Amino acid sequence: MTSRELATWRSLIDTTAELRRILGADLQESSLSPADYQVLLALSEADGRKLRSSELARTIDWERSRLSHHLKRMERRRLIRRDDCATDSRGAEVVLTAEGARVFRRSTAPHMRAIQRHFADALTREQFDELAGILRSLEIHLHPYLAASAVDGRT
Amino acid sequence: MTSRELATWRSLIDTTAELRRILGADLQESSLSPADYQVLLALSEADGRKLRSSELARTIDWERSRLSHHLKRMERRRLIRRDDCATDSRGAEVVLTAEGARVFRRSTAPHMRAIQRHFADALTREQFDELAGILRSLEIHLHPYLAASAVDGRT
DNA sequence: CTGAACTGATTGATGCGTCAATTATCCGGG
DNA sequence: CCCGGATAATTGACGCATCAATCAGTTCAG
Repeated sequence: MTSRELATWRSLIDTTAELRRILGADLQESSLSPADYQVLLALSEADGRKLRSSELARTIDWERSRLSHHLKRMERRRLIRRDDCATDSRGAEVVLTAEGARVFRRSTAPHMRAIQRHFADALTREQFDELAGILRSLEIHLHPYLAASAVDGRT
Repeated sequence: MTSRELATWRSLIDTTAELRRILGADLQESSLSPADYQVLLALSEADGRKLRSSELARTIDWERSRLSHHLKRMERRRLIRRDDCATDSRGAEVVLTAEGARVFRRSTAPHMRAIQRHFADALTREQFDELAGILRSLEIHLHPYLAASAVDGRT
């Protein structure tokens, strides 16, 4: 690996960290963390605005215990609720509350604008295409089978 | 912003998170966190293997309090030491211990190999160039003045 | 000199993420 | 029926990150 490649690696890590930081701070004006946003997004797109906890974990690709801890915090803030599951008494149904839906709805437009402003505005159409290709290469490299089948729509 | 651009954004965030996760796990086999590594790298490159705490913070671009907390943990593990500063009794000198140097030295080669394997190997030379350009555009967009002057060597 | 503003650094509280262990329930072979 | 292994989800401990508050020492105007 050349030192230029290493520098590109460091720049990738640092720049994406900075972007996450900025977007996170921005999101916080809706009193949401990036993690909250992911959960609320998945729930608001789900049928009946509720998901089994394990389905939610799969959807957003989180470890179960991370999700469990996070849901506890979100439940405390009344953004979600956990109901017992009718068909499996081990399970929990995570339900988006009215309050959660409201907070999420208010946060989306500013969040999209922030992504636009801090990220999308920086790149040309051509750079977007290049970046998409690069990310696809990385994903295939990290998950050979998954990434390949995802593109074929076979997942 | 098109939905394709948004997908690229999500992919950027997710893929870099995955890379950080993998590289972090890898580094952990040397019982170091990525944060430890950054600190040890900066110290081992510093004159006399020591830095004033505020210099260190500047070097790795951390908030002071984050550094302070982290140094406390690293000191507990004997990776660094904090001496009183001779010229300013408010200040602290962060010194790399022999143990810290040893652990760091052992970690570098495996860490570089991991970056090679999980990141560099995935991309063609051309993609590297594209990525470098993309990151540069993002940096300029985020820090117009800083990024421009850094390239001129005027920093 | 002296005290007010500034700077270097730390602390405490809280949220987040991971790992290992645990609890409770389900299900299928005997 | 019932028991052993799998599955759903949670917990506790710990490291890490951020924010606001704090403490100690320096500096400089008057």
